Amino acid sequence: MRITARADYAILAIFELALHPATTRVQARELAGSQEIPLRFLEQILIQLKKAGMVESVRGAAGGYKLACPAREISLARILEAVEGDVTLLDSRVKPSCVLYKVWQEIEEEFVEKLRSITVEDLVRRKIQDDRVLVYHI
Amino acid sequence: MRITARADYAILAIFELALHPATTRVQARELAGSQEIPLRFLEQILIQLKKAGMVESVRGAAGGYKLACPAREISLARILEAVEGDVTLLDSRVKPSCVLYKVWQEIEEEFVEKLRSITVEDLVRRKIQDDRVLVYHI
DNA sequence: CGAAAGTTGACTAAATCGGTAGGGATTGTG
DNA sequence: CACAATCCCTACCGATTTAGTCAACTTTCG
Repeated sequence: MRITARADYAILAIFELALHPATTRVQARELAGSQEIPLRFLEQILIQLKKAGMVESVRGAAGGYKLACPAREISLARILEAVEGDVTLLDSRVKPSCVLYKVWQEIEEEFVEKLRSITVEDLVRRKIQDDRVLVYHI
Repeated sequence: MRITARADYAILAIFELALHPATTRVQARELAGSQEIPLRFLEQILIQLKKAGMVESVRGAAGGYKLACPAREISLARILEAVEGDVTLLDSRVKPSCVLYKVWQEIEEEFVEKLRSITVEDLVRRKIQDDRVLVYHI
């Protein structure tokens, strides 16, 4: 496991989509602009997210993207799995017979469980909360 | 963060050293043999572990390695830090202002804390327990 | 002294990462 | 229908990292 730029961008894109009303389409160009992601790179990532059933797209002029399911059903783990094959910490050089093997498995499971528990809805909720606090303090 | 072969081997080597009496010296060749690690590669790793104060070496004929401190003071985090610079999950493309930034920090902190909590002594203890169970069941 | 062992730095083949580029398919608009 | 805008697909590329290898040197035991 390693959080690559690809994964980072994927989450940011989905997050940005979640901030828009569920019915509006957002264009890749717009997503790229607001999150500072290279457009052509983002296009690749969006295709992966589409194949994984997290976004829907409409082609042609006035096309764009929107979430294919509620933000609550999209966990960080799901996004990572979509853009980087599997969410694993190691390539298991250690033999299953070794104690270390089980230890790694435990650490990995705990890590993945954490990623599964955080959804895009959580991110949105946190952002709303952050913004409110910000306003109150001005 | 990613658990590389280097890190894996480093932990295995320290683990193997911890299985020997504290006074005996173990040669790199022997470590490489018992844990199936390429010798020349292991030698590099041992140098890093030495610089980090986890192993001591004696040169010359009949030389070898031994732990430089109690196994209980060597955590997985410490080994990882020694052989891969820092123990981080991402290279932080996300801006600190973004909600995602704090989320990653939390996940990373939890992960590192876990690595800090597991020591080589734990590994040895687990191995002893595993072996006992094995014997009982024969 | 000579052999065995650790030490060091340079080197390399292969994989991965972070994109870029070209072109094709689809669709709204004039 | 033409055309522009947009998404889609494949291929490629330079830089970095990984996983080692190699040669040469230093230290110590017998």
